[in-house]
Amino acid sequence: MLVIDKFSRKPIYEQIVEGIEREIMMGILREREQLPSIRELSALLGVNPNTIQKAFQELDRNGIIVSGQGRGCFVADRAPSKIREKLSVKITEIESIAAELARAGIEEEKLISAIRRAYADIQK
Amino acid sequence: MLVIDKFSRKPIYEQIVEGIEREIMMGILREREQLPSIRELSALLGVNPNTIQKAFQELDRNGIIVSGQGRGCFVADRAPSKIREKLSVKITEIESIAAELARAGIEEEKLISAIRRAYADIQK
DNA sequence: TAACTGTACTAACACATGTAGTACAGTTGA
DNA sequence: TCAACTGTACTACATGTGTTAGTACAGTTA
Repeated sequence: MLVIDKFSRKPIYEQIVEGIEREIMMGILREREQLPSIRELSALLGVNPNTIQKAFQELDRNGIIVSGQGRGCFVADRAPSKIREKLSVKITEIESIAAELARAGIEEEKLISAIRRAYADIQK
Repeated sequence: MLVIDKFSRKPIYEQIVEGIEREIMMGILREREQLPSIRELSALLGVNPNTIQKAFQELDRNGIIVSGQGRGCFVADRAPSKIREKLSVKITEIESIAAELARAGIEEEKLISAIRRAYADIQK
């Protein structure tokens, strides 16, 4: 779980942020549960500690985790609902891509079925 | 038409590529029609000629326009269908965002209605 | 107290983007 | 033919971002 693609165009720290959020949403990480330490996760993923720290800072800033100097990092209370809230912004993203495709004459049904396909895959 | 947002996170040359593709899709630019020269467009948009050149190179590489040294740049034959083809890749993009939202428990209907909204707006 | 935690720096490097300037070669039309 | 246009191809530079590297400091815990 939480695999880093170093050749992705997406920055590593973003991959870590999204990876942890995904684990929380999937119930792999639960509220109040302790995360691996920065140095531990750094060694585990083969990534520089500063990069992990940057990811953790962002998660902390968004209230997804709670970091305490000397104590460690923990999944925050109500983290899943905060993540859900954050993700719903992506609906706007989908809407603007859809608008672009609409202008280009792509059939609406193609997009609808892409959505249905995505949801069907998750059900399994 | 073709407005550049210098503060956008999206590179200027990409904005130009997408802007020209949009004008082609909307029929503002037609097949075999000549584009403004690099220097002309540079002055018009207040952007460095090299940046325009980079955009034109990409359009040329994708067969959207045909550039000829000394002659100028022209919209390629079948440019609209090539653009449509290129855009359909974005359906995959939508599908992966949808999968992420599905995992997070966002209701499928919210995405479907976002799509419908986008298409309804274009109709107007 | 020792060993762990997060935090905060500076420095260096790679890469993408954008600007600036120059030069060259092909095309066109007077 | 020639001037004025076209695209093309460079070098150089500045900037911002992402990442790594190393060091140091402060709080917590057993």
